[in-house]
Amino acid sequence: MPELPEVESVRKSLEISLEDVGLARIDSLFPGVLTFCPTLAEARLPAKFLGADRRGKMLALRFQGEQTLLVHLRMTGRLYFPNAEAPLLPHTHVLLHLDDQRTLAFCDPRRFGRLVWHVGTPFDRIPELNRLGPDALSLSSKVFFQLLKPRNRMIKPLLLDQIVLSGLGNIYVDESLFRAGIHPKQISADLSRKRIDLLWESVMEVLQKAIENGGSTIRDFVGFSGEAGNYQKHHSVYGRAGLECVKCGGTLRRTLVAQRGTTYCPHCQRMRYRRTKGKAIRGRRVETSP
DNA sequence: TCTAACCTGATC
DNA sequence: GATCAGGTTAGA
Repeated sequence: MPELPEVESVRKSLEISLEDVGLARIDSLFPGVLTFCPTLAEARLPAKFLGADRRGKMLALRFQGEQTLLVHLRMTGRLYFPNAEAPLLPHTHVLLHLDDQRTLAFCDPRRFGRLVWHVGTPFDRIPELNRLGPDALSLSSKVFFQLLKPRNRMIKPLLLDQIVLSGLGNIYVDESLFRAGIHPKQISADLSRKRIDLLWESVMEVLQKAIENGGSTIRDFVGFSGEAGNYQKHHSVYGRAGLECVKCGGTLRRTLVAQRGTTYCPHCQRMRYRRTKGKAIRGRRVETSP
């Protein structure tokens, strides 16, 4: 299930393998997966590849003629180069024919993934990109604090909200919260500056480590050339419910937070409460120093 | 804030 | 044969 590190790994590979290539033709094999904005007739092909960008989990391939292909892999989407040895995979829905005889294919068994071909929209005015919050990887601790502090929401769903902050999914939110020692149901506004800074550091470390390891492979994700990621070996909590906490040796617990499967350590990630004029809010306990 | 919907494949 | 997995959106 691709999150920021997995998408970044795909982006890097594409930037290299599409260098100096042109896109000649697009074939849609299944309706609804690829859409055109405004229409297919407006597409200006062939078009030279200019570069691959990413915002959160959204991949943006830029082409000549003010054209951009947005790719969201969602849960099971995958880009690959079919060839004589490895023909089209089942559930291949879109083919991008390049001018060097290669084809870049998009397959997605569950068909959650989406591709949008934008024509004539300046890159910085693409609505799907602009509606996303700042990218989780290129965000200062100050901005991170400003995003979290005023919100009266549980921290896990807040971090998963792509409008607030883009790139984090279930795996990396659980990992980051564990590393920072924060309970997934902790109300964001109740977190101290110190703890939000610690969470920011945790997010950075977790994402960078994951990128270095080529992402996590749980069920579906394979890198661009079909290789599996390695980061799942470093997971402290995700997929480890019932196992020993690597910090305290206690048992990791699985629960639902905002309808999402959540694994955490009840001992290392305790709820903390805000102090106002010496009193705990609504009878809650007072925050202990981090 | 919550639920359902979108989907298939893996697993129980 | 039922359940679960999870990113995102729409709608209550």
